[in-house]
Amino acid sequence: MKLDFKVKKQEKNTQARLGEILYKGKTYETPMFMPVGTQGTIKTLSPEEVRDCNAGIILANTYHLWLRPGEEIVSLAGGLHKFMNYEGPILTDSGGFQVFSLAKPKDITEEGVTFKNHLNGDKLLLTPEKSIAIQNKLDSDIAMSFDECPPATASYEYLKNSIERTIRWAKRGKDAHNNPNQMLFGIVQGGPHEDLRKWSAEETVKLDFDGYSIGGVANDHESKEDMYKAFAYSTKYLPKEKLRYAMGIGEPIDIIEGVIRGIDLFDCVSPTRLARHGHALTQKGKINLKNAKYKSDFTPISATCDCYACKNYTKAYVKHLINAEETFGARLLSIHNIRFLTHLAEEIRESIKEDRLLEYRDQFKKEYYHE
RNA sequence: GGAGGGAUAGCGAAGUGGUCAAACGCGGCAGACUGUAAAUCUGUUCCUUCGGGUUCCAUGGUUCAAAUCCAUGUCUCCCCA
Repeated sequence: MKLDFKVKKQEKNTQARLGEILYKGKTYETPMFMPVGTQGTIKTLSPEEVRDCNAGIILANTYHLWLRPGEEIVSLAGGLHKFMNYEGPILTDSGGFQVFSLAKPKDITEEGVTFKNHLNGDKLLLTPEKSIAIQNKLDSDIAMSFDECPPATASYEYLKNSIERTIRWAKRGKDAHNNPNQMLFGIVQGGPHEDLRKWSAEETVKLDFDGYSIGGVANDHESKEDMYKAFAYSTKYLPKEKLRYAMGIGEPIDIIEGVIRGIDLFDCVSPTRLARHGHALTQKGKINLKNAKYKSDFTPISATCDCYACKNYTKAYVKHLINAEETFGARLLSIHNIRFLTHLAEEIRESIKEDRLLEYRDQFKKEYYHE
């Protein structure tokens, strides 16, 4: 069954909304943070651990699963849920981000994007139709349109041409879509320019998708100001009753500012990548457990955190595991960092209920960024 | 008892007359990471008041110049007995 979304409350002072996703008899609240499991696993974690972090939707990646093990294998397994044993909703990215991270401008044509298979060097062509067909087979719950993800700081002219093509690709993908249980989202681009975001949003909305993503953000060291403009200028032209998803956003303050501008969903690799690199997110900011000062710090990563790592282990121990390159360290920190962001989302939701999101933001900034 | 090899920064290891404060790796210290080609990448790692100072087992010597050549000593590995 297709998942169902309803807006439950509109915050008084901002564009923030409280929402509810109904999925297989379970309810998930938005705004929500979604951890990323590119290759069909949240790196180092079991599905039970992901669930215990109070995560709802998780991501997987079309490009990577297409190359390995191949969508046919996943389909034979009974779909992505059965294959990876995850019961919650799964969102697949289309491979659009790989257009940004792996392809060169010359590889992008009207037909699609030519990739050099990073596993064996083969030339591969990914098209909007192909991306959707793969996602249909993977049987995720939310599929993304295949878009070009241009750098946030790309020129106005480049963005304009890119948006036109992304809209044509969105139409082709929608026409090819063939999975009644799966939502399909369109993607809004346009950098920080209001006219481009407006145009991109309106043209995409005309195609009538199940939800809308905001793409092309946080990928080229653009200013926060530009990023927040991209949020605001996108949601402003999107239907209120449908899900809005800021792709790749996971810096705590960016999530809060995104919610304030009317966004419901966020995903990011940062909690798990930072974890593997020895960093922990805490109420008082990001800390680097590799630092010598934690050598004999026998307190939890966070005294107030309710995650498995904080309830059972100390900074000194986790530091030791990270230094010794033991996978358990990466696992404990991944659990903690994901829990930090799902907990952030919980606090955001509470603040929306009480119409005090702006106060919450200011207080969070003060503590986390020491501003 | 006899023969041979070796001693270089915290560790391992290059370097065999000037371009050497000395490659590289590990370890140490720090930084970066936003729809994951990322358990990755970057910087730094003798002392310094940033002018410079003191180094390549020790001492003495050769030379304009020595980690590099010579002598002696110390330690060490290894082969034969």
